[in-house]
Amino acid sequence: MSKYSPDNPAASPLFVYFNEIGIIAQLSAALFERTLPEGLNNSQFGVLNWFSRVDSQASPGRLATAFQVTAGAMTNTLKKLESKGLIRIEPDEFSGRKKKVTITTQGESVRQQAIAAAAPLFQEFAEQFSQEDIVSQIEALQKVREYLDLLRYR
Amino acid sequence: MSKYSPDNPAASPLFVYFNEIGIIAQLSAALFERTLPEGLNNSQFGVLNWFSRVDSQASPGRLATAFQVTAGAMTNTLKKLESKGLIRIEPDEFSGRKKKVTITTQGESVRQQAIAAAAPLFQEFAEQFSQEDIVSQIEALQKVREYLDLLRYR
DNA sequence: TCGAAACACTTTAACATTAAACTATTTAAT
DNA sequence: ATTAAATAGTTTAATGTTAAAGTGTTTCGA
Repeated sequence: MSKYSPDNPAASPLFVYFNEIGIIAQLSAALFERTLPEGLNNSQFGVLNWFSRVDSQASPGRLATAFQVTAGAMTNTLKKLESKGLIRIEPDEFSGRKKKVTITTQGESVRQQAIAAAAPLFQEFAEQFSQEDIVSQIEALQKVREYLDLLRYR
Repeated sequence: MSKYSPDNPAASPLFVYFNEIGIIAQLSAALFERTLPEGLNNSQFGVLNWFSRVDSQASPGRLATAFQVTAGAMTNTLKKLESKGLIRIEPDEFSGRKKKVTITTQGESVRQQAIAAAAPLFQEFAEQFSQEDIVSQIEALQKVREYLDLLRYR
């Protein structure tokens, strides 16, 4: 028995669309996290990787904004990384309210290990889906993401 | 300064792809949840809506499988819904281990309220993105989701 | 038919996250 | 120069999730 009915927007293509996206987000995050070394979770890896993608130093607030989490969540993530010796947290030399976060040599090496460990997963995936396909999906997704990003401040 | 380098797979299109998906999942879930009435969260709404999309009754285990959460998580979600009077939980008449979950009249009415409350959001979104566009994205996403679904059991 | 294994569900402890309260510092208006 | 407001970060309490242990029920092989 199909229970679909046109007067149920919560079974419409849009609902299906966001549902698919939610499932993929959950599955891919879980798969990736499973490969991470040193008891690293996705948030912690994200911060380590940020230093190689974006800048060699940051304040906790800048990182919180970049990852769209609360300052409290970032405090927690940074504490974990620091206790593992993967980042350094120092007072900012220009402002007493800020702190300066940098990645340690050990942190950079763990980041590389993490990437190496995940490589087979990426490799396999890349064999199933063409680069062009992925790139064109990215373009579509970016438009949606930008739109949602605007919505949240309204 | 661009820090992109080809020897960093964690800045590759695939990484960007899953990152976009993760952000959209987070933003869309937050936007939707914000509109929900009665202190309902997404998981709770999901269960209520399931009854109109799939079947009029279910066991907790069936729901846990459907939503890909642990049995413990579903126990918790169902308790919340029951305490709000939106579902009924009875012993299963055929097996002493199972339970039978059904939606109440009140639950169905809250489900409809929820849909009505979210409608403007869907409406606005539908004005920005064509149905064909969304449908073709869904097709691409489904292939990816099916692939990841296989991966997780390997 | 007895006992072990499988199954359905619940409980518990641990964890990541949020919102809100809090501390300390800096900025800016008067 | 003082003081109020804004800013940066931390702490706390609450929530939703997982994995693992626990309870009770059913299935099935010997």
